[in-house]
Amino acid sequence: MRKGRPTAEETGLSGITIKDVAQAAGVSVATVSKALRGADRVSNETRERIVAIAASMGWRANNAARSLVTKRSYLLGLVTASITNNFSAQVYEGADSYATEKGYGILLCVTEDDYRKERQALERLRLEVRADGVIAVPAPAPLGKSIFYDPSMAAWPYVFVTRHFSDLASDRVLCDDAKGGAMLTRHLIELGHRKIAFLFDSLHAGCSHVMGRRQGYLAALTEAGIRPDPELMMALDVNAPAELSRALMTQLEARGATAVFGHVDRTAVRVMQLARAAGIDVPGRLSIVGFGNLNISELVSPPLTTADYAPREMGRLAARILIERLERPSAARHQIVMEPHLVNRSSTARVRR
Amino acid sequence: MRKGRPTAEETGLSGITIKDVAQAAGVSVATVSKALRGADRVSNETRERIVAIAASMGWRANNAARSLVTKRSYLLGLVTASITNNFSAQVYEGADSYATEKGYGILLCVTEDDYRKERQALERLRLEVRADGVIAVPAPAPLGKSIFYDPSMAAWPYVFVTRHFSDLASDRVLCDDAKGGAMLTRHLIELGHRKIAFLFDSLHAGCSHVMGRRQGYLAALTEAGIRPDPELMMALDVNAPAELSRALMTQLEARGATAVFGHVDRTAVRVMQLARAAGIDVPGRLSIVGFGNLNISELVSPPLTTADYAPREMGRLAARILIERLERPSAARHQIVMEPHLVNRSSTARVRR
DNA sequence: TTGTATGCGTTATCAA
DNA sequence: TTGATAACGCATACAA
Repeated sequence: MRKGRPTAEETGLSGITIKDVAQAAGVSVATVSKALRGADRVSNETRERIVAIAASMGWRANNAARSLVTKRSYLLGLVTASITNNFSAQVYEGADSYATEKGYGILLCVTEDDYRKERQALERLRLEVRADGVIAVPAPAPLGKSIFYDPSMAAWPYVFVTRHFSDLASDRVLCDDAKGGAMLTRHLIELGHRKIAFLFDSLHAGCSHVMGRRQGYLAALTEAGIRPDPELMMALDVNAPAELSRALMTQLEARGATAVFGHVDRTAVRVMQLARAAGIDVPGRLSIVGFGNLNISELVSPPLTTADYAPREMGRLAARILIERLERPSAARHQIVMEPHLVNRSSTARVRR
Repeated sequence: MRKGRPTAEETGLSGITIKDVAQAAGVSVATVSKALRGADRVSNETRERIVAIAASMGWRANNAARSLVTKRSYLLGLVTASITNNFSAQVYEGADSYATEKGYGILLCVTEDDYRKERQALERLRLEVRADGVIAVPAPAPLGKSIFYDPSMAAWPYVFVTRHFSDLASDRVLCDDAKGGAMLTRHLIELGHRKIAFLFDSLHAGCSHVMGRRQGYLAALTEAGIRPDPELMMALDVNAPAELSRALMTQLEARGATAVFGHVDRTAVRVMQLARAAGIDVPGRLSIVGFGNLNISELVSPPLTTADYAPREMGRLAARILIERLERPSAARHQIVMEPHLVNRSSTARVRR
């Protein structure tokens, strides 16, 4: 850390305080403070005058000073695995748009879905930055290891997005994963498929969104009188070595799968790549669906059939719920569940006989 | 804004201050403060004792309080057009990884390449949040309208990434766009192409990265004895109406283009879509190159030939340069220019006779 | 309606 | 090496 106080010029700060404004207006700092926040207990006349003077002097509230006394930083955190994931990026943009309107800034923290990094980020956010609250896509963690189970988290506002821990009473903005999973599976069943594989990321196997989608998948199969085959529920990691992934494709064929449900678009696209490499036509011999409708989904060929659930909107809602909770801490919990809808593109086709 | 001071429980703050630590350790707050920052003027013995006590009590520095006196917020801004752009997202992750290591947080601000939003974001960051500095992908702006030309910006540290204003003396982390543009163009020339179109986004036509790439394109043509054809340098906006884009494809054919250089990958991919729609084989009848090597580039088919220039690394470097400047404000300017390298995939082929 | 005085948690100066 | 104390800029309780 640098020694000595930097001057205003060095730091580029404006250096104009309510004290300066008070002096210019010939009133006390208390009056200026009240006037500038549009509060009452100030005559309209002086308030307008002070506001005008402050504006002309270029005064802007110093967040740190204000924060010190109000205990509010006007800062929010958003912690997620990765922002290069187009989905999280859309959530961020939605949250950012609302937060900016309301005068909040968002600190984005990338966890790589590592619950230890997530813990560090959240502790910094809560204890040092003193963010007023946080929007979180929680990282998978061993039982009880997630920071969200810490008692210290209970009094700090947070909103789960996309994933959640069902035993934690918190605000949430989720997708109806079960419904989406069932919808996509039914779509495949209607095309005549009966051997439908469910492929998921092993890291996220226990996450609520994957479990929900699988549950929907199983429900749709059962409802159609198809007995779910455990051997058709397999892990596929996008970054796994090529041999491993190829082996999985072989298994898929051996087990007679004619369709694949990737728990997220990225997984579905990976399957598409593997199929192409193996000379398997999509959707001729293998139909593929994903979940999420990422930007990549309509760019790959064939364009991916998937479920869309408005991530940008979810981010906006999450920010709104969080900010509303800051104003009314004891309001009832919010749980918003977005309706996924089918985006029917060209990666699915009627099963071949 | 909510009235009344929230209690520590309400806000989830720890509430432990150096005063508490001082009391527990039986020393003054001044001594605690010194000890906790690892400064000298404290005996090793008491320092260690205080540090241990503080840790056991769960003390964490309150940024707002510290910030108020040090004039440093330990907050950085990153302003960019959009984070759903995979490139910016990678820049962010690189910057975030370094900033986190150094104890800084990053506020991400999305401008949509609108210089007015950019101005708002930067004013908030500088004057209210009092971010110590900012990493910026500057928005295109009418002459003199960019906030970066404001005198008030001069004393505030910022680093340009990807794009810059050449008449502004600032730290920069750029790509050698001219070199990359020439490299890609030469690649096409070596495949026998002579009618090579240069397609750019009209919004960014005047930006340094586009101008650099075009300059490289022109240089490579000239060097090969090909006279640049102004009619082959055209605007293509990714979100333009389909008719407009189709018209452009027709012009491309009319002018005999056998290859297209999209100034960014997204543009190249758009051309690929349009070509497919028009029944034009890529790369059989039309070769396409992009710039940037986004995640989408290897996912489209055919996979895109492009130039890679390590956005994550650029973000990391930008954060490092910025933080170093905070420690030594008068150090020499940094200008880092990344070397782009060719990623030769399958969207280019030898020209048909 | 306005002003005075105090405090927020930390750093930094200066005297002990 | 330590401690008392004055800032930092703002918000608020209370007095005027």
